[in-house]
Amino acid sequence: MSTARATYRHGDLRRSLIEAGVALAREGGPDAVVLREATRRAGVSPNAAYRHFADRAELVEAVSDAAQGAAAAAIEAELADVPAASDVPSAQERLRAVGIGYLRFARDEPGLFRVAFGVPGNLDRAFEAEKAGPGGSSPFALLAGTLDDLVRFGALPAERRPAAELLAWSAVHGLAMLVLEGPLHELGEEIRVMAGRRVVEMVVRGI
Amino acid sequence: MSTARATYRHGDLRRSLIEAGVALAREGGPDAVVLREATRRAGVSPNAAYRHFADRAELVEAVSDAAQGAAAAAIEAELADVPAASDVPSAQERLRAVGIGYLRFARDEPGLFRVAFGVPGNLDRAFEAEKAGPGGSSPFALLAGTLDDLVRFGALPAERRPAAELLAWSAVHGLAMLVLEGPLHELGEEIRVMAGRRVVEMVVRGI
DNA sequence: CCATCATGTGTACACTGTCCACAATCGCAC
DNA sequence: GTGCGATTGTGGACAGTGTACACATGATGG
Repeated sequence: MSTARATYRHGDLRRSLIEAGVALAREGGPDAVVLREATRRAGVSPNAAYRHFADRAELVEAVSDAAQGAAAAAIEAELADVPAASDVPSAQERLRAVGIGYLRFARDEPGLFRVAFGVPGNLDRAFEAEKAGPGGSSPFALLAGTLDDLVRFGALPAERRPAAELLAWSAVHGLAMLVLEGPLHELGEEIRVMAGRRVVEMVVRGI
Repeated sequence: MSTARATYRHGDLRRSLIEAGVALAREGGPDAVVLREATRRAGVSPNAAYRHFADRAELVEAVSDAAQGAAAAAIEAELADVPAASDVPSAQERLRAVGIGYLRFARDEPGLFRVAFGVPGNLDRAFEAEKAGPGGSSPFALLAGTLDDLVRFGALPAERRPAAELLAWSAVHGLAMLVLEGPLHELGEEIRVMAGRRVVEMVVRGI
């Protein structure tokens, strides 16, 4: 943390920098992840960061991974409330839970959300461990799992399964971004909750 | 443009700065709209900008308005290809056109798109004239119009009309953002087109 | 014709990311 | 142990940014 260290070596500077970056992102989104400020909070000179990250973008990427882990935790928490029965209604309910959890995370942690899902990455890395929550799955993996269930229980025709992640994710992500930093910024709380519910219903109905 | 002016006064500096800002945004999105660079391109000292904008954010906002105008033009172009008949199928076709036009703009002008729809604004201003395309309507207004048609022709129950903009917009905007600067960055062209079509279908079916 | 006011200039400051040369320390071969 | 090489952190520097303050210029209305 911010304890002025006695030793020349820091111990685990990389982790400290990521933690400081997460704290910054929490308060101001991706742009607030300032390399110099992170080193300051880690009690270290600015250049020390370059021993662990090639440049600022790489630090932000690591922070983004951590933020995706937090998002996964929020989704897992929402999923925990719905019984894991092996039938269509409960599979649909789990899909709703994933969407609601995603939106809840966006509302509760807007800064983290933006750094998690508003920073260029690639699809190949969507499943990797750095982005996982406590349960070991990344947000993308959680969504994919519920869609697989929908297919297994016959609620989603197999030929519509490919790229179905994109549909579900797009709808929910779009609402979150529009509300967080887009033209819907000043929407009232109750309208946002209502819109969230209806977007999720649109996905369940239209996927 | 970049012609070194002879006179002390500039003439229409505000407009020049916005145009320079649009050019910058086109190449690099919102972060590329650099106040000093805009003044440089306008052939003027950095501080001159402060006679027309309170700060950088205000310049970016003006650039965003202009970019939304360009988006409206793209949507209008897409709408122009579908006959304006007064029946359900053609109203649905117009809704598709709005979505496809939006996605096309995102693909053709990613920088402008991000400055248009990734910058905090508010819903109150969504319809105002600065954001309008050649046809005089803002992107939001174009969408609202097609949704009104859907209600008029009986394809959308009136009780589902409120906030239906949010549903349609969210789905399409989400896909665009995920592909442009989110985790779906490296998706292939054909997958993106396919995903676009399917998202639009999901909206038509699920709204 | 001159005063006023809008508009553009110059200088300055704090802040950022990043480069370079140097210093301290850890860990391993002998 | 001892010395040495690789890691990791430091210090100083530079270009670039947004923006504040005082000043210069020139168009305009009395």
